[in-house]
Formats: sequence, C-alpha cells, structure tokens
Amino acid sequence: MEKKISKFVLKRLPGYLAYLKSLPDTAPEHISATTLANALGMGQVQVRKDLAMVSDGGRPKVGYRRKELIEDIEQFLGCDNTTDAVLIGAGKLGQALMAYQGFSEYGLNILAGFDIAPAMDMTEEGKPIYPVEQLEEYCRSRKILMGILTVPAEHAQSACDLLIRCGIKAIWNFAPTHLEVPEHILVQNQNMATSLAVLSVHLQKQIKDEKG
Amino acid sequence: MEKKISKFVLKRLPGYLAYLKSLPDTAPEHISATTLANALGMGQVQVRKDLAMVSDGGRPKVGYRRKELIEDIEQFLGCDNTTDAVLIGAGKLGQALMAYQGFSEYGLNILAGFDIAPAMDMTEEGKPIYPVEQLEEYCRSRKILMGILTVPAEHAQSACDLLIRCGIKAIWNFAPTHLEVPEHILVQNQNMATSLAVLSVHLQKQIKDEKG
DNA sequence: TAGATTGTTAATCGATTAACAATC
DNA sequence: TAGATTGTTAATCGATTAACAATC
Repeated sequence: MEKKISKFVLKRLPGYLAYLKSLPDTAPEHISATTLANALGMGQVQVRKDLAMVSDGGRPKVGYRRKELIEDIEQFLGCDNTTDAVLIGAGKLGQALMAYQGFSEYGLNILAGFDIAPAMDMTEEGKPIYPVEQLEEYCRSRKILMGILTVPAEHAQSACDLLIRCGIKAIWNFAPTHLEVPEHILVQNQNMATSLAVLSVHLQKQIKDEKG
Repeated sequence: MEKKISKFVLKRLPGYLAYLKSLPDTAPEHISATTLANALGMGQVQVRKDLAMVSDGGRPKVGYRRKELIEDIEQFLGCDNTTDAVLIGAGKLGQALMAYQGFSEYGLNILAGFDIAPAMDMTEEGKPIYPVEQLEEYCRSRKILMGILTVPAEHAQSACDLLIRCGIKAIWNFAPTHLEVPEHILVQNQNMATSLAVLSVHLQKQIKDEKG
C-alpha cells in the first residue's frame, strides 16, 4: 500500500471510519462503496476510489468486509498505535480537549497540559497540568512528537517556538493565527474562523434571498 | 461586488483578516499583496486574486489601504453585523465555546446554551443554560438562524433535527458524525478527526523516514 | 520615464466525475 | 450465465500558477 495519498482523500477517511464504526454488530458483514456513498451523501465513484487507496479487500458483487475495512482505514490513519501529545495553554478550551474521551478512537493520547500560570495542578479527570518551565524536560524524556496549541493568539508564536525547541514535529493549532515554522514541522490549523466564514456567508445569502 | 466566490478563497479570507488586524497602528498605512503573501507564507498571485474578489481598493505601486481592506473583508464575511446563535450540548466543549471571547471578532454571538440535563443554569461568564424543552420557543421568538452542535455523536442527529424544526438554517457541527439534513440547510463540520488524520499520517511518515 | 504593484488572460496541475472493462 | 460491484482509464472541471498588460 505504497501510494501517495492526497490530503482531500485523507480528510474523507475519518468520515468513512466513523460511519462504519457506528454500524451495529447486527448489520450485514459486507458493505459496498455504493451503500457507504448513499449513507454519507457522497458520490459512489469517489468513495470507491478513496477506499481503493487504503484497502484491497473489495470484492465484486459483495463489497468490503466491514471489519476488514475498518482495520485497513485505522491502520492507514495510524489509529492502531497511539500518539502521545502534550497540550500547551490549559484554559477552558485546553481543558475541554484534555477531557474529551473521543480522541482515543483516533489514537491520540493527551498526556499532560502546560500553562504559564496553571490555575490548578490537574484537570477534573486527573490529567496533570504543569508550569511551562517543565515542558522541555517532559517532552524530551518521553520523546513526544505532537503538541496541541490552545493559547491566546498573541502567545501562539512563542508557544509554537517553544514546542519546536522541545523536539515536537507536528502542531495542532487552535489559536486563530498563522504560525511561522521550519519546513519539516507540520502545523495543522483547527481554525474556527474559517468555518465561521463559510457559515456566515451562507446565512447572509440566505437572508438576502428571502428578502429579494 | 457580485461575484461568486469559491469556498477555497472564502476559507483563506479569515487568515488575511486576522493578520491585518494583528498589525500595530504604527504599521504603514498601505500594504501590498506581496507583503501579505510573504508574511503568511503563501503565493503572491493567490493573495492578489483573493483580495481582488472582495476589494477594489488596490492601487498599483502602493497596494491596499490597510483599514479599507480590513473593512472590505469584514463586510464580505459579514463580521459587521452580528449573527446570534444558540448552542446545544452544554458540556465541557460547549461551555468552552460559550466562554470564548474571540467569536465576537467574527460577528458571532452565542446567546444561550441548551442541554437535556443542564448541570447548572448559567456559565461562569453568566450566559444562560436552559433545558432543551425551551429551545423552540427561544429560537422562534428571537428568529435565531444558527445553531452550534456540541452533543455526543450518538445524539447529534436528533439534536440536529430539533434545531431544524426550530427554524435554524446553518449548523456548526462539532460532533464527529455525518448529519442528514434537507437541502437548504448548511452543515459546517468542525471535525477534529480530519485534522487529526492529517497530523497522524504526517507523524507516521516522519517516524518511518527517520528509521529508513 | 522607470519601477512597483495591480488585475487579467492563458497554461498547468490536480481532483472529481464519467465511461468502461474486469471479476466474482 | 446475468447482474452487481469493483477497479481502471479517459474526460471534465475547477483551482492554482505563470505570463503579461495596465496603471500609478
């Protein structure tokens, strides 16, 4: 399975996975790309092509074995081996993320939070929150590669630089700012603003259409 | 400004806006697409084309008047007139979103939260949390058009249906599920799983490259 | 005028879609 | 065999990029 996969495909995979997992055990053992496409409101061909990238378990006439397909997608996405991560900025959002159980489904494990001035030394769920001074030692000793950034926009760049100094290779950025990073570091922006823009423009059009 | 804008452009606009706003008052009055592009690590041509979609204030040799450009983007994105929204699912994430100040920058105002079994009757910041039974009356009387969905995945579809019955036209979905909606309703998925997928695959590759 | 910067028109690139052949 | 479904090859579509003309 040594093909290069496009980001578009990659972003659709979690959708398939979530749907497949949501099916009850009583559901048929096999599922076709067509069925999946209809359920998710997508084109048949696209689903089939996407699945072909990560699995070769598709059999004409019957489709894919559900369990096998789930495993194939999970393996591709790396859900099977968990990634440890640290979170920087243990405010409301940061704590919400640390508390969220669902990440384990995708192989993410937030070990600890860090903050300039921790308001408490652990979350309600018992995850530790440390002062940032301890970040480097923590990351180095545990070989952490992923950092989650939930600090205010004005501190985002310096927090980002710090993470990189600590050996982090991938940053999940919740701050609404552009981050300047070296080439080999990946920043994935979880930018609320972009989603809001889409919604907002849609609503404006909707309102205008109603009037006009 | 009656052009049809692509979603790709739309999603880049908030980035420009955030950067422009982050500049201090002492910064030069004019800014060129080239400068913007370099600052955000993008192509010059793309920035120029994007800006041309929302503003005609660009002057050869000098660039855009910063303030004017900010206004133009804001007007396009509808940041100038606030959108009222309700939030359904007042758990950790829901409360974090209700508390977040930054949305007002983009014209979003979360009026109230709703929950099946509210753990409290307002957030720390003083925003009300009501039982879901009151959702319809609340939305109808205030003509709310936007709903934010922060319920667990298994309740997402029913909560979504409820929002639509209440007259909501646009849904910001934080639940990791596909939602089935009528044609005229817009669902914008703030899907953490897709971002995670991108990060995860990048890290896997990184690790493999180091070994190999 | 010369140079910087804009906006436009054409070329490239990649993703999606459509048509078809292969297979159980 | 016939039909459903897969995977592949070609066509379309749209976004990005490159080249250029226009303007201050």
